[in-house]
This record gives sequence, C-alpha cells and structure tokens, in this order.
Amino acid sequence: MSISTKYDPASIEDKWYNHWMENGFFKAEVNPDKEPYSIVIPPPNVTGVLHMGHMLNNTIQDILIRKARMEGKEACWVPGTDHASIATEAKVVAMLREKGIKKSDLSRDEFMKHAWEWKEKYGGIILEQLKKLGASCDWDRTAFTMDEGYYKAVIKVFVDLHKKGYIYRGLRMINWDTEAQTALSNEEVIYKEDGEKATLYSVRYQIKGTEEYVTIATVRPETILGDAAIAVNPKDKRYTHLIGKKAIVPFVNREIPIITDEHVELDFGTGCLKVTPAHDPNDYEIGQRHDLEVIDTINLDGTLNEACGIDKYVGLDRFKVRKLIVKDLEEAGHLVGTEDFITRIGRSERTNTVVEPKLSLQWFINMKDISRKAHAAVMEDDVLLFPSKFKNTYNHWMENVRDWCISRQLWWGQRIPAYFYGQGEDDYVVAETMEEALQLAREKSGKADLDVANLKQDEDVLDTWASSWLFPQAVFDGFNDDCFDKETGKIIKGKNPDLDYFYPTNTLVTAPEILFFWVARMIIAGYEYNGEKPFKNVYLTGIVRDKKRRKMSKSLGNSPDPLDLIKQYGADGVRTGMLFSSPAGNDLLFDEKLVEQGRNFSNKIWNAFRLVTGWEVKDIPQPEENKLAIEWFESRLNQSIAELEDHFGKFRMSDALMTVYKLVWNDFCSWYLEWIKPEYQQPIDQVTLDKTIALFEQLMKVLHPFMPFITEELWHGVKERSNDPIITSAWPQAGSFDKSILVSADLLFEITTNLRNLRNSKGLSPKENLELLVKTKNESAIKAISASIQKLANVSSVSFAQAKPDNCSSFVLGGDEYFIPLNLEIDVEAEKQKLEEELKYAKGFLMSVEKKLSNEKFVSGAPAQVVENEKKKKADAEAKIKAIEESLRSL
RNA sequence: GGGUUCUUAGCUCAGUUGGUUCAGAGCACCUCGUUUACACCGAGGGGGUCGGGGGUUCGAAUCCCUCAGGACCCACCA
Repeated sequence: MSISTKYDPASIEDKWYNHWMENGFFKAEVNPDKEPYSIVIPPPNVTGVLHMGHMLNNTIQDILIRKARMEGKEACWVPGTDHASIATEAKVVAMLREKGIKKSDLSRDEFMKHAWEWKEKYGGIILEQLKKLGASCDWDRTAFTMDEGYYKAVIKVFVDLHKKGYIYRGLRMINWDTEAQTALSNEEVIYKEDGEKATLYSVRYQIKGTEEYVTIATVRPETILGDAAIAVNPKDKRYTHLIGKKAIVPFVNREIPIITDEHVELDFGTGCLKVTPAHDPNDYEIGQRHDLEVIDTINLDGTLNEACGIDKYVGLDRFKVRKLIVKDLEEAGHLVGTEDFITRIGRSERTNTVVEPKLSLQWFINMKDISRKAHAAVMEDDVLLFPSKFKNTYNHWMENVRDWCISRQLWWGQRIPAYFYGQGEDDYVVAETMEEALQLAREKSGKADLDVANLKQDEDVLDTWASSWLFPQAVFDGFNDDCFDKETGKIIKGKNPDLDYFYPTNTLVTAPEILFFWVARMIIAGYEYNGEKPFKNVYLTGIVRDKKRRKMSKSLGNSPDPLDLIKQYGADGVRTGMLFSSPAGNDLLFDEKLVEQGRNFSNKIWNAFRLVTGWEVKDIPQPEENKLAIEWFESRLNQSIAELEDHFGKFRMSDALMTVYKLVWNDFCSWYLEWIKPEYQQPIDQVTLDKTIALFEQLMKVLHPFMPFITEELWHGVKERSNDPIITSAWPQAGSFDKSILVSADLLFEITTNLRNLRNSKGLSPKENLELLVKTKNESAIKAISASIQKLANVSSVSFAQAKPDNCSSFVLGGDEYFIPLNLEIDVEAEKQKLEEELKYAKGFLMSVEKKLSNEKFVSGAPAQVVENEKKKKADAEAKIKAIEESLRSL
C-alpha cells in the first residue's frame, strides 16, 4: 500500500476549494424549482482579522448551508463586511498619526479618501481567511455596509423613519467618548465586572450666612465647579433644618439651593448629594425635576472650559483637574476626608477611555412603537431563538426598550441626511439629496430664495448598527428604487425577485452579545419594511474561552491563530475540534486538544479509506457473516441519520457531530470493518466490497457538512466521478431499520466483548483460537450469529452444551451460560468470586423490582406499560440468577 | 438592586411530559498490546447517587420549598 498512513490536509484543501469555486457550486440564484435556504453572515469588521469566535460561528453556518445544499435546496450564504465606524475610524486616525497627519488638519473629503484607501488595502482580509476554513459563501454577493447601494438604503431608511415620526433630535445626556469625540450608545459602554478603584472624597460646603457646613461625598471633585444644588432625602431628619437654605460652592462661591429629592439615599456617604446636572445622568434628571441650571464645565475632549470659573483649570484634562482641585480643597480646608472606593466606571468599548456623561444634541429613534411587532414575533415563536432561554432576556429588553441614539460624531459612516437652513433648533429638513433638501427647505422656511450655499448638512454619521440592522434586506438590494415604496415606507413584493425568493432568510448564527445591538434591531427593521421577520431561526453561539474560562483576547495572549491551527491540523480538524465542545448556547472552552481530536478523526477516516480501497477482489462467494454485517450497518446508519436529523432540527450541532463521529469510529471502523475484513492478504468478494464502498460513501455524505475537504477528496478517491462532487450530492434519507438485527448484533457484541475481556484477564493473545460452548434455550438466536462470533472474537467453533464441561472459564449473559474450555489452570476461587458478585447484584436488582411489584399502590397507580416492564425485568433477573447459580454449582 | 438561568463521573456536557437497569456520552485516566487500515492506533477497565437540607409521590437527577455557590442580562449609589 503506497498511500501514506497519515492524512495530509494541506495537500488537498486549496485544490478542492478552488474546484468548488471554479464550478460555481457556492453560487445561488432564484430557482423556482428549488426551495431556498439562505443565511446572511454576521458581517465582521472590514478591517478585522479572523479570531476563534469567527471560526466557530462560520463553521456552524457552513455546516447548515452545506447540508441544505445537499438536501437539494438553493443554498445561499451571503458574505459581507461591516464598515464599523468607530473601530475603523480609530484605526485610520492611528495610521495617519503614524504618518504625522492629524485628523483635525484634514478636510472631511480628504479624510474619507484615506479611509477608503485603508479599506481597500486591509478590508476583506477576513473574508479571504474564511475561505481557508472552507466557508461556502456565494462570494459574488459579498456585501459591504458602505457600498453605494447600501449607503443609499441607510439614507432612505433615515428619511423614512423621520417622516414616520420615529426619528427625533433631542438634547439628552449621552455617553461621550472624549478620545474618539463621539457619542456612544448605552451598549457601547463597558463596565468592568468588579468595578474599579476610585477615591471617594468628602467635601464640605458652607451654608450661606452661617458658620455651618454640609459635607457631601463625590468621586468626581472636578465637577464641583458645575454644581447646581445640594440634595438630601426628604425623609432625612438630619438635614431638615437646611432645606431651602443656600450652600456655597468652594472657589467659585456660587450660591446653590439645598433641595430634597427621593433619589438621594439616606445611608450612602453623608446623605448629601451634590447635584451636577451637566455631568451626571441622575443629576440631570434631578435638575430637570427642580429646574436647575445646567453648567457644562467640560469640553468635548475632556478638558475643562471657562464655565468652570477658575482660570487655572481651563484647558486641563478632567483627571488632571481632579488631582489639582483635591489639593486646592485640602489647602482651603474643604476636604474633610478621603476613602478608597470601588465603583463601576463606564469605558468606551472602542477606545477604553472613561466615558463622560454629556448633554448633547443627538438623533434618536423612538423605539417603543416600532419594536412592538418584533417583540411579539419572538414571544410568539414566529422567530425562534436557540437556545430558547434567550427569549426571556429578549423579552426583558424589549419591555424596557429605550430610545436609540443613532448619531455619531465621526466621518466614516453614512452621513446624516439632515440639512440646516437656519440657526433655530428646528430649522432643518431631512432628505435623500441636497436638491430635495433645498426644495423642502424653501417650503418649510417660506424663503424661496434659499440656495445650496444656505444649506448645511449635519456633520454626524449614523451608528454602524443603524446600517447593519438592514443587512438581511440590503444584501438582496431590498431598498432599491423599484421595490422600496417611499410613499408607504414599505418594501413591495413582486419587484425584486432575489429578495422575494431568499427573504426571509432561514437561520441567523451569531453571538448573544449582539442580541440587542443587532438581532433585535434586524427583526424590528424586518417587520417595519417587509412586514415580515428577517429570519426564522436565530442560533446563538457561545463565547470562545480558554480552558480556564477566560475570554480569548489579544492582551491575554490566550487566543491561538486560527490560520496556524488550520495549517497544523487541517480545516476539517479545526472545524470538528471547535464543534466537539460547543453545546448549544454554552461557552466553548477551547483547548488545542479538541482540534487534535479533530485531526485524529480525519486520520481515522483516511485509514478506513485506505483499508476499503486496498483489497483485492476475487470471484468468491460472500461469507455468511458479511451479509449480517451489511444488514446491521445499514440499520445502524438509518438509525443514526434519524438521530442526526433530530439534532439538526434542534440546532444541537455538537450532538449532531458526535452522532456521526461515533457512527464512523465505533460502528463502522471498530465493528463493521473488523467484521467483514478478509484475512491478511486475502481477497474480498465483490458483493461485500461494493456494499462497503456504498456504505462508506454514505458516511462521507453525512460527514461532508462538518468536514468538507477530506470527504470530497475521498469521495473522488473511491470512484472516478469528475462531474459528480460530494458537495452537490444528495443528502441521505433515513430509511427504516430492522430492530431485531440491532438486538441480535448487540448480543454478538456482548459475547465478543466478554471473550476479549477473558483474553485480557488471562493474558491470552487475540491470535489464540478459542472454542465457545453455549447453554441456551434459544439456540437459533446463537446460530444466527455464530459465524460472526467466530470472526469477531476469533473463535474456532461455536457449539451447544447442556452442562459446564471441566476446566472452563464462563460468563453469563441474560439467562444463558457461555463456556470457554481452556488449557490453563482455572483459578476456581477467582471464578467463584466473580460469579458471586454478579449474583449479588442480580439479586439486589430482583429485590428492588419485587418490592415495586408487591406494592399495591404501584401496581394500581402506574401505567400498565410500566408495570409490564417491571414484570419482564423480574423474569429476566430470575433467569439470570438461575444461570449464575448453575454456573456456581458446577465450579 | 431587578430579572433570567445553572450546579449530573477528573473535564466538557446529554438526560424530552417524574416510571424500559437512567445514572449516560466524548475527552482524560488505568491495564494490556509494535495483530497484517490507522500508536493521530487497538482491546479491556475503573470513576458519579445527580450542590446541601427538607417536602410532594407507589416512584424524583426530573416537581415544590430552602440554603450554598456560579453564570448572564438590565439598571446603577454619588
């Protein structure tokens, strides 16, 4: 045999991927004769690189799409990338900085030119990497969320939602990233799990006209200069006498009122809260309730401004000022004390800077009404979440849905199509183009002489999610002018064949982290624009962690390079490795050993192939036992396929793989092949070989979605079939199976195992021939499998006996006794002990069964079937006990 | 603080409506084996009483209560 004993993935993976590509097997188009099956990829960041999370996620998608393709569906997997405005802009800014270019020195157009250049250069690397994994995406459909059509779709939706009254502009306290200088949505603010160390400062404020002081506690003393009030709880008796009086802000000597508000907690700090409406969300709300002045003392870049009233702080960073002011307060005698304090500081997901609450004019989508159908869709199982536990989370979020801040103070993204023609807050119009805007502006302002020069487009761009939430429609060009009706704000059916055919998509595979960021919003957009869900199933993968349960991250250095892994273990090995340990909805504890197991599995398959294709065929009769082996494996295969379908139906991918894994390794390799394998260097009969190859082909098919490369290679290895690749072959259907054959084979396997065990314990070589004598009431059952017993257990003869011959070892199965004559000294004591242990167990078991059966309440209360089963158990146990006792007696 | 959820062999997990020996799987582990597809292998084996306690029931890993310990989501105390 000249083929290597090791499977070498590197030598074939590119070959087959190119073959699939060249033949257009990944392409999907409208085909009325076929049922569509579509998946849209969760678009990775355009400048991102492949990490383990992508590997898991895309492996699952590829499995689903390949299976659907084999099932004869028009399988369409749309790939794409996301422009990821903050992340990408940050990268571009950093790149420019390295070149010595400041963003602030560039015009918007110049910056965008750099950004596009960057995108062209680095964008899409991640998609190339996905090809190495075997991803069978329809690459001709590759989408980008800033493509021209996509860009227009986003703008159309903004205009439409504004028209429908869902979009509004408002002054709100938002999360401000002082480094990226943009607003962030709540979801983009990260709080460290255990909080962060901070210092809680106690500062005293003098009460006007007295020598009395109130002491407040704060972690942000730099905001003192923006204080507008001191608040106490109305129930707090300690301060009742101060209510209505004025306190004096240190240094600036502003007089601020002492007010009461329920928000203040009695037992925190001193019970006095300084209220800084400009720099704290809660304080802002208190300010609203009490009509307090908003004194904004912090600039967009995090430095203090003139409003703080102290010249020496102006222009300094908030954290520097904090240090300075603490020192100043101390010197002035206002600092009463400090203590260490653990608090939860919000940081920007993208830049990691401490988020500054900031009042600012931003654009929002009012979520309450627009999300109603999307909420119901999940609750009523129109959209299914896997695992379903996320239904609760989804429900909770949707019930408390908050308005979505969609403006970002960046350049890289879809620019908000709002055009201002005056200084007033309301002096703007929203339109797709400058021309339309001009017309609208003339109408709204009543100034017919307005021209383009008088219009100023909003500088901000939209949140990235405000583009990716349209992904399922936009990738099929669902907002083009033909099918998107601007009057009704709906996508009309019958105008876009692609969309009509592939939408709604079937399954979305993504991470739970973006259930609200993305999934919920896509569902909202689906109902808003198509009046229909964007996908039927949502499979939520776990997070890939290392074996210590730490999240994989660059800084920890615990994340392997996926491409290295593929090089080392093969794409199929990596795919199966990832899947071995990813139960639905649970985190994947990644361990390279899993990938090793995947590689080993590839090798096992490879060697089964070598065996099956290595025999010489001769015109000889088919051995009796081979017929049984084939019948048995056919039944096992059908049983396994049924099980596999069940797992797939429930999105239990790990279990699905495990079913196939065990079928191949245990049933096919360990039992079937040993069963039919000819003696060394002996030929095989034609019938068995043909059947075996056919069975092997079936195995390759069920393996193909999991392991596309090796299965394609071996599919072509067993037969010349240039125009008939496995990727488009027909998925096997689960046929019926003969239960009696499975039962019969189980007995065969049990006998074989017992005999192997005997050899093991007696130190007998597997090569040594043994004889088997059976005492049974059902000789025909043994006769049916005796040839197979001889083959599998290396037994020279199987015959029947009425009593135990001398010098035998024995075992008991069911009510039957099996004797193996040995030319050895039998250790009678050991045999006895073994049998007595079995007897003890059997008797104990019988007792528990009898106890149940003698319980009248059980017999009358339990269903007839259950009682019947107990009776059978009793009879079986009795037969077994009898056989063991006989064995013991004859020792 | 509000909510959701989990705790089954050394590890990662199955265990559908309580009842077929339901206590399972894969990996790991131990013993033996250089057998003629594969040592990236083969054969065999030992491990848990289902987080603790209480209850319902003829019967509970499976239902209820309680305690302990995780995880996640939301909100957030200056």
